[in-house]
Amino acid sequence: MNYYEVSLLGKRAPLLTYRSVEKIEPFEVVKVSVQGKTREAAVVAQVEKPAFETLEIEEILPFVYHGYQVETAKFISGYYSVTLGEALALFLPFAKEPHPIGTYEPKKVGILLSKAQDEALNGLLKERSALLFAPTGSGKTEIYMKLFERTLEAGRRAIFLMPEISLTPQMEKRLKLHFGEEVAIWHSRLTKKRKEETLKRIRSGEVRIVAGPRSTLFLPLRDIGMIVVDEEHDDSYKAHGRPRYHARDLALYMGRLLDAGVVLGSATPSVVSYARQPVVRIKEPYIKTRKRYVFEKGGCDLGEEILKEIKKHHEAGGQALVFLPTRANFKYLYCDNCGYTLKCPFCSVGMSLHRSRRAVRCHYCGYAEKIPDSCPKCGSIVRSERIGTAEVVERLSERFGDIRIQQFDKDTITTPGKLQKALERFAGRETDILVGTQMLAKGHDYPDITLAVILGLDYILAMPDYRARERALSLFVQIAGRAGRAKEATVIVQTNQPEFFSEYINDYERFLKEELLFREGLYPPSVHLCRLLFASKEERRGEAALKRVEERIESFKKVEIVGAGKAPIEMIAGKFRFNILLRSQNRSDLLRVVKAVDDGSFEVDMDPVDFA
DNA sequence: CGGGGAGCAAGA
DNA sequence: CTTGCTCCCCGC
Repeated sequence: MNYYEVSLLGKRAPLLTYRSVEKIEPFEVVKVSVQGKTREAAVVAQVEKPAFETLEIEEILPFVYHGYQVETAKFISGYYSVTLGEALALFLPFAKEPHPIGTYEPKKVGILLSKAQDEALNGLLKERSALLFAPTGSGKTEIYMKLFERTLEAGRRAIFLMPEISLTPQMEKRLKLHFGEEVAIWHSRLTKKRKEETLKRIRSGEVRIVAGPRSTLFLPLRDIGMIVVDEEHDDSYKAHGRPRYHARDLALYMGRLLDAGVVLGSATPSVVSYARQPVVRIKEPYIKTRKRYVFEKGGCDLGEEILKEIKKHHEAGGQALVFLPTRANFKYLYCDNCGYTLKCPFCSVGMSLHRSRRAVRCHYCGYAEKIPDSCPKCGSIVRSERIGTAEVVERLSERFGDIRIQQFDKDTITTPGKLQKALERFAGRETDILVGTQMLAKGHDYPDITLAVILGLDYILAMPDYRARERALSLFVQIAGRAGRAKEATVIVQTNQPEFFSEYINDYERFLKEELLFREGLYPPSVHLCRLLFASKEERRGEAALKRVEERIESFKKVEIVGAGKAPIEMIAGKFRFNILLRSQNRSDLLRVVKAVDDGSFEVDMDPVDFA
């Protein structure tokens, strides 16, 4: 009889021991019974017959995790403090007996590069990993394609990561045009059938390039020779659930492990990547157009001046976009009389007004109720505060009856199909204005925008987050970059801190350098951060757990407690939240301390990007 | 993770 | 003393 330790996939459970008549190799996938239920698990190792009773492994599945997947999962398990089973569950294992496919010769595709692109390509090829720092419209995509072409010529495969919902129809088309059936598009929202088909093609080896969001990293692709992370500054590469991994960092880890090239691309690179990676720079876009920047004081209010500009621009037949960082009609309902703000009963955040749904809704837990017609405290009339996308759409429609507007945010663009339709209508000039949130900045290619209105950047600058400046400026540059791709354009920015934005308009690199100095010794990349998050229905319990852990950490000299106490959002979904922010000069010290004090009472968020 | 029992608070 | 709810432990 053989005995095996197995790790339950996706479960926070220790290794368990089962027996099997058959021999099983490490990291094959099996089915076992746990507390009367059948669960999938990965075999970790063969062990001696244990002292306790064991159950028989129910079934050996025809899947096995590849060595590089196991190595990466072990790294994830250690670095992000989760079980091996939780880390392995991110990956899709390989088929044990892949259906072989006939090798057709890799396609010859002619991609012509400009001199600047060619120089950049050569720069990238010299490094194992590098940052491609190049403005919007400088032809990063062609460089990626050339990298893929070379990878395929060398008989290897490539991963192309892009932020969530940024897979534009154009990008898909371009990839398919050049690489045909060798490309697969991966997306968590693919239908079940489509997913299975794609997976089959990947497992057979037919697919040589997979493009998609962060989960694309975990597909069963063999002989990986290149990983491209496009829009590498984008926060959607950081996962929110367990484990809270960062796909950009995992791409770099896997690149080293597999001896594959890694290219991080952005027009507004993260401060971290700029500091840590060799930089390959393209300074000018392919077609240089003039942009006129107009700064206007104000928070976020669609003032008369802005409306005038939009009218003028619309009458001249131009297409425009309006950015603001707020969804719904309004973020808050506020009583002028008694000062009461309508709050979610389960979260310590305001309820957003969604007039079209006839509801106020919490953006953290989803709780909704009907719109109050007066202040629940004193009965006075409530006022709406902080305008959102839906309200801007309504106001523009009211003001200019003939204007065709597309709302462009999480509430309206809920599927890739809707995204595609919205972009097609805009490209076909069936839409005059896009009004949206951060989603507008996600690398979509809008051909002919000649006016960009950017509102509410001050809210981002004011966030209690060491990356607030970086986020506000990159958003500004990204949105402004959507305008004026073909013709001269106007960018109107409403802010009370125009100096900050105007200072770096034409020199993002100077911002990066200054920000590095500013962060020295305080924030990444010069130090490492880890956030421990405590959540409990009972306030006292959460607080007690925090105090206990805080005291234990204090005995370690090499890790500094930056802050400990209530989280900025004190309650979410009825749970009181507390957090400890840790800082260390040294990554391994930080890991060691977190591991030493981990009593399971908190979530570990290594390299946090979200401080709410 | 997820089921079961401990432990505490509100109800009859 | 039941009922409800959360926490904590443990699984092979």
